[in-house]
Amino acid sequence: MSDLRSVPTLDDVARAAGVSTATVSRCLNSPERVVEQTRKRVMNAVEALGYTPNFGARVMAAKRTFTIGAIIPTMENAIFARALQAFQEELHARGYTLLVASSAYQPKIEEEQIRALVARGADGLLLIGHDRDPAIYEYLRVRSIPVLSAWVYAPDSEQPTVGFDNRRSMRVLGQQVIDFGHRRIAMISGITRGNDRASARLVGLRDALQSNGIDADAMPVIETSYEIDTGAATFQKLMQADPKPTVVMCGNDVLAVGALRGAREMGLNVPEDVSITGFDDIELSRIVTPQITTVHVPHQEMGRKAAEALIDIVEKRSTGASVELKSTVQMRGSLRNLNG
Amino acid sequence: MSDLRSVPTLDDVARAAGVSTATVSRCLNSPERVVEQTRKRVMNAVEALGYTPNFGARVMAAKRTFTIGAIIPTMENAIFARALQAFQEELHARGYTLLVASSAYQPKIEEEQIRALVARGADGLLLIGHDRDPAIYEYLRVRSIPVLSAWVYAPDSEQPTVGFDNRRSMRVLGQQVIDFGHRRIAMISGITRGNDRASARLVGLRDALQSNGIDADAMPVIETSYEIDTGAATFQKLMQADPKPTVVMCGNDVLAVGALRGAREMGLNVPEDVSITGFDDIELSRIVTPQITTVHVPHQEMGRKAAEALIDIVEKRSTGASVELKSTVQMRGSLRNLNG
DNA sequence: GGCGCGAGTGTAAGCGCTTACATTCTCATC
DNA sequence: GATGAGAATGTAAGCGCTTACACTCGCGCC
Repeated sequence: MSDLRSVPTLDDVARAAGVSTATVSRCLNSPERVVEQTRKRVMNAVEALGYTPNFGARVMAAKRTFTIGAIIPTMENAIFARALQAFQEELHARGYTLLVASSAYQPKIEEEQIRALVARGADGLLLIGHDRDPAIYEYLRVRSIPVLSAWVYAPDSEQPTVGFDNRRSMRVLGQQVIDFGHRRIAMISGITRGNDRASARLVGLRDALQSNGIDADAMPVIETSYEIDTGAATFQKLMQADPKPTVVMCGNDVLAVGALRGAREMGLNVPEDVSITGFDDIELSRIVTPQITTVHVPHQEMGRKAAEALIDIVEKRSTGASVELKSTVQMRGSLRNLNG
Repeated sequence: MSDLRSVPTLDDVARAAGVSTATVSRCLNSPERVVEQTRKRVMNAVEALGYTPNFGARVMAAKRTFTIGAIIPTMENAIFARALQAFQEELHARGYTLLVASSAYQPKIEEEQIRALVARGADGLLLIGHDRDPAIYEYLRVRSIPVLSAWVYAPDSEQPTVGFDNRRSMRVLGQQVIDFGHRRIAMISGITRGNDRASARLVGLRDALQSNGIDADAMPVIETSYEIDTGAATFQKLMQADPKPTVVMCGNDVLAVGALRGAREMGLNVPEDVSITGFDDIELSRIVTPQITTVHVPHQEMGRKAAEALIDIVEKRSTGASVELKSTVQMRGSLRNLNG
């Protein structure tokens, strides 16, 4: 078929079309500045040669990459998948490409990934959560790279955020649980160190207990990584207590699903013997039986809005205001009303 | 804190260290070629200035990006997550960065993404499945960009593959199902058009029927997209038949979980009233009740081996042989032994 | 007819890095 | 001490593109 002639460059196209490289470049980047006839000639040459611009060269000359980097804590489960998908679709619609990296919930790795994405010329960055070493924000500030934090709403922070109030969300769910007559409440929390969402959720639950006259410090809490297996194991540990908790509230749905499995393994029925709640409302929570009562988070909207907001900053249409999204309690079968 | 002085370049470092740019570059890329003392001086300057190499420039000069692109059909569910994670870890360990894009199972989008990744200078590409427009392979060949297909094993193809034999895997599972006494078998397949895995699995099942004297052409098959909801709906459609199938075999676990939900909605018990099988053995299949009988696929191993193989080609240590991985039938509760 | 003007196009200077090749230095050897 | 091999470092030529600036040309106007 075709020979091995090397990849065509702008020069080749210019020569083929009988114009200068500047004209070819203009055809590609701002076609309205080139007269119809010339443009056609150039486009034909582009087509004929199968020309694709060299990204590195373009970046170097233009100082823009039309690339947005996103670093999420994990790809292993679906927590961030929906939002990320929406994020990427919105980016795509606006002519940007998404680079994804994952940090495995480790600040060190996240930092490394940030540097990698910056080195690759990301025009902007999406991060999950907001608490991190100030040096990182400084690093980004010096390089004038906009950052946006999602999954949290922190209107007072220097950097814009697009998300919801984790603390309040958990307080609301906690209140609901208490209204249902639960008093012996235990929690399986994510690792709070270096994770502001996990911390906020824990604090939010304590808020709820406190404002209902329940001793929040006495609440059994175990922190563990966000995995189904650890959720199951931790649940069983919490159920050793005497008296047993009537409800185990989990830092997210993955843990809740794990807890559910843990309960089943112990021969406990949910919600008859014990209630379980989650957080995030990922698909998983509707797959299990009973379905999990959780906090619904507007994943897609968050992804979309984050993309909008970030690009607005990158393109200097805005300087970055935070956007608050609403979360809602999603009642399902895993939470029992003890008053019923 | 720090001022807004612009980002330092190689030149700045060279000047600060009192050496040439070449020496700085060598310090960074092949330190052993620079004498200890000089290296220290340079590294100090790098540190002091907070220098980070400019990726675009480096790419342009070196013609290498140390970037591998991967295009997976979907990020929405966890099918490819585990393998991808392993893939990226292995890449990371070898100094490469992963760029991920998703194609939503659409060849057009995949093609677009391939071009985007190539334009960004990917040194190699990981794709899922093997059947695609030859023009794409030609495009990559001209640009000397190695491709590797995962999730399939096709020793005869031009491009290397790392995966398993989808057809045989499904045949084996089908045989098992038949051995369990099932004769009225229906299938919920993924969309076979443009998806060689889906096609191979369907063919594999037909193989099994045929070699057991069951009319494969008479088997009810409905193709649908890989979503839980469509799995549920399709299941219910298949169960309209009279006589009903005794087993509904699904093209993957997502469909199987959907089918399970469909069954529950109809008031059918699995596996007492009807059996269900899946494919891929993602976490989901162990979360639902009953757990899904499925084909176990070595996700992590596939990811790791794919990374190894691809980098070996990129670095010209190999010209790319295919690697076959073994899949196994994973017996769980959703398949009933009618002989029992 | 000469002039100025703006639209369309060309010229060429970088962008920040790597690396082939040239130069200088170091030392063991005679 | 002169010599030469090799190690260490420097010089400078690009890599493929964008874009500021220069140039050309056709046109309407005085």
